Amino acid sequence: MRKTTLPQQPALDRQRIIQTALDLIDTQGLAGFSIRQVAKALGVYPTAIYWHVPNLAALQAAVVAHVQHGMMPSPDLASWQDWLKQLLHNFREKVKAHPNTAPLIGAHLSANSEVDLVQVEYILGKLQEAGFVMPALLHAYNTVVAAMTGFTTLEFAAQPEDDMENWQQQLQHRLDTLESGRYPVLASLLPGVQNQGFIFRWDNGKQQPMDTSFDHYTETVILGLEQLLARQSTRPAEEIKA
Amino acid sequence: MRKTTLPQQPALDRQRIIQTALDLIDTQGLAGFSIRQVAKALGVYPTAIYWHVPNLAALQAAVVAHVQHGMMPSPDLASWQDWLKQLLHNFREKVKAHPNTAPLIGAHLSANSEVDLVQVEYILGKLQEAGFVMPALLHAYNTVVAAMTGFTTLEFAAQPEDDMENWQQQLQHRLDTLESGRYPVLASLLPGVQNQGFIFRWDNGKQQPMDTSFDHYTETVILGLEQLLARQSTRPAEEIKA
DNA sequence: ACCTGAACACCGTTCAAGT
DNA sequence: ACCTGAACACCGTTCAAGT
Repeated sequence: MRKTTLPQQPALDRQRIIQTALDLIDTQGLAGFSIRQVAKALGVYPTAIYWHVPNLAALQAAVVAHVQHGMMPSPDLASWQDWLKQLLHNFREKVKAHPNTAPLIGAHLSANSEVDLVQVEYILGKLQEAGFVMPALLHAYNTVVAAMTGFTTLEFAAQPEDDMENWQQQLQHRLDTLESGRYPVLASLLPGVQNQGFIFRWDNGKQQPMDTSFDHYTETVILGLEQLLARQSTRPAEEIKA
Repeated sequence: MRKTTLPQQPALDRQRIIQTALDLIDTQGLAGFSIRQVAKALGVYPTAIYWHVPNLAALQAAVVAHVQHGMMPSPDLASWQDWLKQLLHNFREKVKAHPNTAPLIGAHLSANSEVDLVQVEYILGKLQEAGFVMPALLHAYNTVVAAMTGFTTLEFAAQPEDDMENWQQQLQHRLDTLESGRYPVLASLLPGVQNQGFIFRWDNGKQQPMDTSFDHYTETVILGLEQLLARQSTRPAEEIKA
């Protein structure tokens, strides 16, 4: 009440920029997203962004972190197996909500904030709780993070955008006319697996989610970790690397 | 010998363009690679490239395919487990030879040539040989492809390039001064795990390869597949998805 | 068939200037 | 402190023109 005019509150802040960036990525795709487009959407000059964000890479990293926020499972889940399964599924759900961010994840999965280190701590903690001890604990941790990101980023990775319909038809036609001499297995499985497997699918995970394959994938990783753990307990550590 | 002047042979062809692109990516990084830079290196106008390659995305896809060429293991390896292990390791070695291509892999792992479908056929064949039957065969295939790309692309993914030394020091300092109250596990494991785990490492796989973790990762996936296979043989297929 | 050359509509980022 | 405004050195791609 000191003055009759309220202090001019800033038009921009970091949060609004991140949110606008994510909206653009969601609606226009990654190609339609740029510092300049974000500025345009916010009604400011492109260079205004740089007061709040150091550069494009930092903005992309912030978007990735924002998308993945809140994916940690409740710490009091029954077993470490259930907890890990939940983690992998939560990660996928977060990315599924913003599939166009998938290509950014690999490059920007680093600890840029305290929040990221908390997640590291949780995962390490659960694996230690499961019984992993160093150095297997470190390797199990890396396995979990790689498993968490691996399937999902590939599933939602962008397909060739330009001559989409063309490329799609070409692949489909090539599969339809597969020589069962050269491709006996693939030919015998079609059309049961059409558009459902990496490399030979033509739809992205956005249009054609791979839910059941993902379930099997998480199951595979967790069963594998169980086995490694059992070995670790019954044998000296040295034998494992062989 | 019909004419005294040889027919003017084209200055450019697709292979030379792909090779030049890869050289640029290797030496200058992904940021230093562009259609225009490739043209410059070849001594032609930027638009000359478009006679041989439809667009940037297609060139990137061609580079990815070129890097991964020849990664299929010999089909007569003893066990399917050894074959898969070899496949995952071969993939990693190929990418390791050209680590800057890592960010391109996710977006361009599609069947753009007959060669790609041959690889699909081999993987499906080995898994069928192992005993997987549909629909588990499809899911095992997707698991293998995701596992093949997951760890490696993350391992060699680029870190923040701009304020590298700054960011690196910040992370290192944050780890050095970790409150063991909030981060009990992580704090207790340092410095044994420093710079060796995803998210909290500051060096890229180029400088700091994660060989041992990768070995454990492949082991995990293969053990998991073995377990799923055992279940498939002893139970009706329906129970697996639960 | 294959490349030149000009042109268009974009980029990220720096830096000085305004308020 | 926060934004405007001009400027720089780039992009991918289209299209007409040359040979």
